[in-house]
Amino acid sequence: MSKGKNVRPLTEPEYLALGEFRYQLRRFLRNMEEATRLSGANPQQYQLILAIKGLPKDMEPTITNLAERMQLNHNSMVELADRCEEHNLLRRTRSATDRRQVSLSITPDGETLLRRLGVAARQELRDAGPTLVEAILRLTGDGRARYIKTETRPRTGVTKKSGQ
Amino acid sequence: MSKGKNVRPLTEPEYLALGEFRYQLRRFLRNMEEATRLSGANPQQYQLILAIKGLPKDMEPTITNLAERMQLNHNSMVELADRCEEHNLLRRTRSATDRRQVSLSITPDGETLLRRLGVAARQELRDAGPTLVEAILRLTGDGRARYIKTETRPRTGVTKKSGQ
DNA sequence: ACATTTTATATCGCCCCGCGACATAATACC
DNA sequence: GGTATTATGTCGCGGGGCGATATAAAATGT
Repeated sequence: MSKGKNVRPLTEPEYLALGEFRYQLRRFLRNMEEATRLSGANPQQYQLILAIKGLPKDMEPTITNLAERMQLNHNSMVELADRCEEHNLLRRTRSATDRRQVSLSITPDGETLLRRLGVAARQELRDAGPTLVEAILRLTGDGRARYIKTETRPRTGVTKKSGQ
Repeated sequence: MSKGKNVRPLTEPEYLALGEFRYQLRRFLRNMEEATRLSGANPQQYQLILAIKGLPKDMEPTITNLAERMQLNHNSMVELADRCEEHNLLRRTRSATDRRQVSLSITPDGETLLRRLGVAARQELRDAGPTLVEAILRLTGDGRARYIKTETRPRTGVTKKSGQ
């Protein structure tokens, strides 16, 4: 299944779309990281809390499951959970039914963080979303890719960490 | 402009959408990293080459511009360019008009890498794209968010680095 | 014209964090 | 009940991003 025939190389506009996609992605991620830090939290730690909150209801908030959701090795997940616990965003509870498993639950501090940054994320997504969707549609083809008006310029100012 | 009135906290489904968005994003990024490594290249280095290729035509491929596109500090960008140059993906050329600036150009090896991974990226985007778009629409509201049929389960198997 | 400021790139040491390798306890399997 | 498997935890290493600092070229001011 590798290098079959249906592998037409990307066209110039497609490279532009892919580049723009990655760029907007990075902007979104960076802005969220900054917002997180402004809320006095570590970005990765917030991501874990969000991963717990946003975990499908039929999935248990265990180390292994969350490692998969965070796309981390299980040991990295353990360490991240450690840090979150130190910062009072998280609590560990050993499962009663299977005492190997550990269930992660969000503390009130964690919930507060979630509320603040959830709003920020929605706003950031309102900004970057259209361009992201546009780029995805351009690349995944389906011919008609004319949903949202783009705005491809770097949107000068606000280059990164605002500083002030 | 902070904490105005229009900051309704996220609802439960919105947290799920946001969680799913981040999850799919991580999967996409991870899969591309793995594909990159399988092509014998470093993920960040590929990203830089792509950033050059996908740079808007009215923007020059200079260290500063690419640093912004990669959302890196300029010194990190210099170092990344160093590594790319060592791996023959890149060449530096000092600008004739402004001898402070350095222009980065892609080598044949870099172009080869681009072709291979461009196809991979398109494919990954065909997989993750719909779920991403769905989540974005759910969060950025606009009411009707019923474009694509979702498939929210983890798609078992292929958990991460396949290993072989 | 030359001093000052600004811009563009480069260098270096530090530190965070993810990973591989290994360890341990609980459960499953037969 | 002994072995294999699963879930979590520990530790040292290393890559890479960053802050601080440096240097050269261009811009600016008087």
